[in-house]
This record gives sequence, C-alpha cells and structure tokens, in this order.
Amino acid sequence: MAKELKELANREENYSQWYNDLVVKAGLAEYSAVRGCMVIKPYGYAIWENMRDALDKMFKDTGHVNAYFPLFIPKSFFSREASHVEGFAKECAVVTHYRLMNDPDGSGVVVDPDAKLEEELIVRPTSETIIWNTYKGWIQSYRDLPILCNQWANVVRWEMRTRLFLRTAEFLWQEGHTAHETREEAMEETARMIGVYRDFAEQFMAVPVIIGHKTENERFAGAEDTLTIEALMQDGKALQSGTSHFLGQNFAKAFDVQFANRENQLEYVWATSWGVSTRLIGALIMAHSDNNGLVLPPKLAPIHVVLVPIYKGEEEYKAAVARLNEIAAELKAKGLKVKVDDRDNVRSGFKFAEYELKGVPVRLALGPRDMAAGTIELARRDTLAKEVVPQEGLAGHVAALMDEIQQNIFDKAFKYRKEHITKVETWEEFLDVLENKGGFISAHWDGTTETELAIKDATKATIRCIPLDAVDEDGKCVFTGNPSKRRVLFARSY
RNA sequence: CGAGGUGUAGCGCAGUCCGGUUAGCGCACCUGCUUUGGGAGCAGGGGGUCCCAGGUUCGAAUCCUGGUACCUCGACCA
Repeated sequence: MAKELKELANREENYSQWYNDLVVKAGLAEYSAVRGCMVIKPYGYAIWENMRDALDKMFKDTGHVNAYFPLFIPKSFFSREASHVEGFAKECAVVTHYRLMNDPDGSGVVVDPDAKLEEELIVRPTSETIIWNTYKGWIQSYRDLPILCNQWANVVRWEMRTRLFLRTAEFLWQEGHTAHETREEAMEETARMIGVYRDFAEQFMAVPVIIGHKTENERFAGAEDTLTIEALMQDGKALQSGTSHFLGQNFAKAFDVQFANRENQLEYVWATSWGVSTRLIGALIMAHSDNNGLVLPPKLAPIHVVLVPIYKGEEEYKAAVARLNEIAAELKAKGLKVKVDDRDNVRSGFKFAEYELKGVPVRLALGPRDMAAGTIELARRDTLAKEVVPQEGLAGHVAALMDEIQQNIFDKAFKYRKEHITKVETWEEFLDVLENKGGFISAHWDGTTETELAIKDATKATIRCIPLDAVDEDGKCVFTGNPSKRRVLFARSY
C-alpha cells in the first residue's frame, strides 16, 4: 500500500491528491457513506485525543471549565444576531421532523408528514446563540462574572466542497465562550486564548504560527474583532488554524443578557469565543510530512517508538521478540508509548515503510547481529538517519531523542516559513511571488474591503491577517498605490 | 448551483466507440511451500446486482431514454 503512495508521491504536481492519499493510507481517516462526512480512524483519533488532552490542560490552567450545550438550536435563536445569521445561514443542516413511518407502498420508511416540528431546529454550526440564550439565566450581577466555559463538541457546516480534516460537513472542535464585566477584560481574554493556541501549535504541533487580526471582511460573523493563528503549509498555502473572537456586546444585546454592575447600573455583558478543530490534524500533516509519509511530533504521536524484530527462523524470531519486549518495558518506564510489532506475516522491510508512513518518531530494529553485539538499530523518522547504538542506556537515550526530534521538526518548519515570508513593493512582484514561490506575502494595503476583494478576485490570495507585531511603516498599497500605515500578510489559503 | 468527468470484486482499473464463449487484469484476501538487516517468490483458491429503471435486440457491461450517486474545478468556508 505504501508502494502506491510512493508512486503518487509527486507532491509538486497535485498536492491535494497527495494529501488525500496520505491521510487515507496512513490510516488517519476516510470519507464515509454520508456526503462530506469523515470517519476518523483509531490512529487519527489518537492524535486528536492527544491534542485534546494538551489543550484541555491549557484551558484549565487559564481558569476555564468544561460544560456541554445542546446540539440543536431553535431556528429563531439564529435570527437574533443579524451578521451571525448572515454568516451561517447558507450552510446549516435543519431538522424539520421528529418521526418516521413505514412507507404506505411498503418500500421502507419515509418521513411522517404529521410529525413536522412547529419550529425547525438547526444542527449547531457554532454555539454562540444557544449558549448566550443559556447565559441569560446565569447572569444577574457582576458577581456572576466572568463565566469561562469551554465545550468539546461536534458541529455541522454544510460545506459545498470538503477535504479530509480541513473542511468536512461535520467536525470535532472545542469552543470557548466567555462572559465578562468589561470590554478590557474580554479583550484580554481574546488575546490570552489566541496566545494559548499559538503555544499549543508551536510547542505541541511543532507548527510555527503568526498571530494577527482578521480584516473586517474575514472576521467571524458577529464579532467585533477576530484574532487568528495562521500556519504555512509545505505547498505554500496558508491555513487558518485557530481563532479567538472579541464579540463586544453583540450577543448580549441579541439575547438580552444584562447585569448589575458595581455602580448598580444595568449593562450588557462583554463576550468572547474561541475555537480550534480537527483541522489542526490537517495542519500537522501538511506542515511536516515528506514523501515517505507523515512526520509526527513526539508530543502528539500515538506511538513514540516501534520495535521491529529481524530474524531467520523461529528461534531467532522468539529471541528477538523476547528481547524487544524487555526493551519496550524499559522505554515504557520512561513514559514512552511503545509498540512491539511481532507480526510474522509481513517482512521487516514492509514494517519499516509502514511506520514511516504513519510518522512514528523512532524505530528500533533488533536482529541476530545486534543480539550478539548488544546493540540495536535506531532510525529517526524526522531525518531518516539510522545508527547502531548500544542497548545499554537505550531508554534514556531515546527519551532524550524525543525532545530533540520535537525541536528539529519545529526548526525545520520555522525555517521553511521564514523563507516563505516575502516582502513585496509592487504588484508585479506580488504576482510573481504568488505564482512562483508561494507562502506569505508581506505587502502594504490601503485598508479598504474593496481593494481586498479586488485582489482576491484577481489572484485568489486573501489577507490572512494583520500581524499583531506589525510595525508602523508608511507605504503605498501594492494594488491601488494609496497610502498605507503598515504591512499585512497575503496568501492563498485552504 | 455552473463546467467537466466517472460509476465493472475490498481498492485501483481495462473492456463500452464497432452488442456475441463462462466478464478480465493489478493490488489486497485465503491455503501451502520457500523466504526474512528496506515494501518477498512460486503454486493453488475464494470473491461480481458490470449504479438503478425502462427500451431496442435472438442476444446488452457495451446501443437508446430517464433517473441516481460520486469525483475534480469554481462560488462558500474552521
């Protein structure tokens, strides 16, 4: 199977196809019988679980708690916030009936027309509305604030075109929804959580990201400000990997959530929301993979070390497996997740290729020569380097190697990104970089939605963000020549 | 919803133009033997509503009509 992947490995020619094959063949996910919906297979889900655990801890460390809100949202809730409904109306799954019946003509079941709901229910595309409707009952006084809730859930957005992990009709995510006493406190929360996302992306996923503001045009439906982390994929396209929204008082006003402030005056609550999804797995894949398959950072890899016996005949097989089990126990004692692959119906070479495809950070192979010499072959997935090392002190060595690999993967991605942020001054340069190099283009923009859309129309490139650390610098808009105060980052994106 | 394309074994496909034995190939699967330090070899075997419905015909995977599903590219988007 991996052989097929190798044959399809021309990433330059059709990256989308390559990505899709990689996801399927590495055993992460596949499309299901339901259009646009994905089955996340155990190996892919294990990565998600690792992500979830790490993020959940970070949320709790910043004072958040988990809760759960309903999957269904009454249709009327949606229309309360004008720009919100406008943003999501086109991609909602709607429940209209609550019962089936046998088809009168005997050919199966049909929807019972008598079981029509009085008010349709929307399958949540995001939960602001149902949550703010709920928060109304929780908040009377400033003493009830802040509320710092997160939920782990699935959401449905009926997208026209889907791609495994990057955009599916249903996806898993977390969404934080917080309520605050003051504008400043909510804005701090918005910034704090995008910082959490950056730390997670960089420290766990080994994916460097740029934090910035979305333009008005790209902003979340219903937000006053959207902060984003933008990552760069190896084909030169950007991926919005997480967002944190300052919602102002929009949802509080829409759902009439007021509180008595410290001066005993009624005031609308200030809100934020923030989320990351299984899309992060797509980011992980596209940021690190090579022509041999996935390259997983140790901090998120379901298996850290795979141990493969090499043998001729039953005797050698038994001896090698027995020794590998001993070594595995030592590795486990160091907190590593290990797997001894003792299958004897596939050859060792097949296993090597398979675990490279799956991105397992370290592979150990033990054969008769090693048995005699007290050594073992250690192969790194990130560099593909192999060396024969002593079995003595192996566990400590491998444990330390995990940190080295984690760092190396990040450094590699960081270097790639650094080389793919290009400053341009003219429209000709802009087009040239976009077509021939890809990556982020740092350019001046006159600040108007009109220009932004014109550029998108002409090139499919969008403003990924106005970086938080953008320095004030007078310049001329790359498209219109109008004056500009700072540079923004353009890119084609997923 | 616009433009293209494809539905034949678990997966990938040939056969369709020009109708004609028992529908074929590769991978995967099962059995056996030989193998095993980078994706093994040989032999044997199992597996089919040729997308659905109707039509033409002595005879349809193949031709005609209608339907349907999926894919790619747009518009939309975490």
